[in-house]
Amino acid sequence: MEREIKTYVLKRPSEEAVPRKLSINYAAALNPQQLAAVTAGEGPSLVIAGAGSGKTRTLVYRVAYLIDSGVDPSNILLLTFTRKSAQEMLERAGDLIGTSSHRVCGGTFHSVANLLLRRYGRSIGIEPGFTILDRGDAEDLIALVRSQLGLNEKDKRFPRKGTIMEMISKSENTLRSLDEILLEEFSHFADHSEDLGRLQKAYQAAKRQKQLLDYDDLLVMLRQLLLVDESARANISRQYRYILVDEYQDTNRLQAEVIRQLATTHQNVMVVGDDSQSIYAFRGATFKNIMDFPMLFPGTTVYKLEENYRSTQPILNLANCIIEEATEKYTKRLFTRKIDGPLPALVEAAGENAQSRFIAQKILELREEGVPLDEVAVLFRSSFHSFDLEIELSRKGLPFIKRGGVKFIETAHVKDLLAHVRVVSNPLDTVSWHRVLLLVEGVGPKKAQDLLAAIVKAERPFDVLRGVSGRSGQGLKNLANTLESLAGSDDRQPAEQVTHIYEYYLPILKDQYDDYPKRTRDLDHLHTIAEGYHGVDEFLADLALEPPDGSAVDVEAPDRDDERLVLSTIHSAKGLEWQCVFVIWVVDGRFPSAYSVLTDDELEEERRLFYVAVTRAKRHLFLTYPINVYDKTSGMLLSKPSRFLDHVSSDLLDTLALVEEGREGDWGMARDHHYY
DNA sequence: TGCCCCGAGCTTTTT
DNA sequence: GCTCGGGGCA
Repeated sequence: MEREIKTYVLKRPSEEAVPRKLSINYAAALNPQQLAAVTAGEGPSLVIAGAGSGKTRTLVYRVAYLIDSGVDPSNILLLTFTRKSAQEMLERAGDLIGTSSHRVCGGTFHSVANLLLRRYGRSIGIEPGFTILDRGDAEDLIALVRSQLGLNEKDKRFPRKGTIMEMISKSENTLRSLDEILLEEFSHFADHSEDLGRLQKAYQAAKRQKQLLDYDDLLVMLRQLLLVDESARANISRQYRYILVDEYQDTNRLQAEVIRQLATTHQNVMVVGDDSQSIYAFRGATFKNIMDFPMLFPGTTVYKLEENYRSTQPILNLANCIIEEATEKYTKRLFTRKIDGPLPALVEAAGENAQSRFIAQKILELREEGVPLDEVAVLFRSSFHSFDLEIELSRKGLPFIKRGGVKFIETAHVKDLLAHVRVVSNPLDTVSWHRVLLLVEGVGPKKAQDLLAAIVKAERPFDVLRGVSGRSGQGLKNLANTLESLAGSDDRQPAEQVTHIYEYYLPILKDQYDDYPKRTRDLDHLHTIAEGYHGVDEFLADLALEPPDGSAVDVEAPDRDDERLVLSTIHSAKGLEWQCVFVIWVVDGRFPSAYSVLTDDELEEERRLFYVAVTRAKRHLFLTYPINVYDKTSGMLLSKPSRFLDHVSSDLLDTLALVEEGREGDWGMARDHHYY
């Protein structure tokens, strides 16, 4: 007879002998709503956190609370929008509860997917050494596949690689079919539906075969893994018993699905977000995710944080007024105890340069009044909107850093150098091979293709390169020698690899670009970054997942701790705050931009974007718009403030018009303007 | 086949 | 103003 075996659970030894009595006085540190969210019990919860309502604080305390009440830190998963914000939060939690918080797993969806796939991916055919394609690489592969299918010759109206990527990505992220996306958002390409379908399949096949994953694949494959591999899912779900998600309004359906899978065994999910700040629809995000959360997780408790700790009441009045017009949202109304403060100002400038000069001058003035430079930010809709201002600031000697826009990692020379590292790390990576080969003198697309075909088959790929005679012979030999010396010692440090490739690549760089001194500085910077890593795969993955922002400009600046003001796209300013915020180009046609006027949904998104911009300010807020700006795209003359201000009553805003010094008298028309 | 030049078309936000 | 792709020439 079989004996019944009972189990007795041995508790895991905890790192510190934490007394079960809580060590922090939560009630004193938090307001009642925050406290309720922080001390919530098991099960799904949704925290609707208005702008500036202490969302981060709440998450930080929640992490501390969980650890404080005996949860092992390694059982907590904190998903955030950037890895930096995860690190900062864990750092702050560490200040409260001790360094055990550093054992919490924190990062972006993509970085966590990267880790899990390298660990468990084998069961769905993903080798741990896979390479991550960034946007540009992915597009290059699409172009390659497209020409292999002969689709570019066929028809002139075939979409470009970037557009194709966008369509495929949208379909993956929203869990909808390519045809559906095509009909809804790219109807002018609908006739190519069949070819695009073929292309998508071929693109996917190419990635699988070469062990390449693009950004979307990281999530798609993680979902796949969780769906088909029971044991992996059980392991992962047991590992992460408490899941916290920040910025939930900017997740898409694919991510929501991943979370649901991760939480199947325990349902301990707390998501935090603000539907009014959802600004990533172009990436497939939908604020409906946050509206639908309670349906996806039955039994959800909803918490609302409405007290704002950031801004003064005049700024909130404007913000509330802007978002009031939004069509669909969880109703909430921000309030604050900071009653006093200057009215936000709406500033009309005669042109772009007048706008720039106003900002530079005002910043100097504010500094006199005691507002430090690093408490000032200038925000804009699109990266290029700040070009003129950047020149003006340099002229006035005002130091700044710019966030958003072209990353240094995306520049051609950096990509060139990295392609060599990648070829060594993953010889199947034909995208990088292609790039590497084209750099050799005398090699064009055709020869590169032929060589690639041979390389993939060959046992000793480098011999293939050595066997070539003719014009490109010598160049290919050099390449082979360089790569082979790197491949020979697998454990070479990334920094050494960079140095070695640099020697080989420098002549090519000089040959290709007149401005090569500037570009070598970027490569030096790359070397510095590489020094921080001890493994090549990790180095490459991190560069793709968390590209260092800032370009060569930053490297040049000698003093790190010099106070600098921030220029940023509104997207990159999410979650941040400053004493003084300027929003520039608040002119109809730029903001909302002329492209976004198309659909109601897009217009709504622009409105939320504007709301995000306004709510970054603590005390001073300036909205500036140049007039008489000719817009090439629409052929229109832009002169009217953003339509989002149409319904704002005039007593919520100070209205200023700029007047050139010495011509103050010319301004007869605008009686109720303040003069400058 | 590789490379250079010219014309067309578009032009945002990011992991 | 840029990139992308096509066409023509060496």
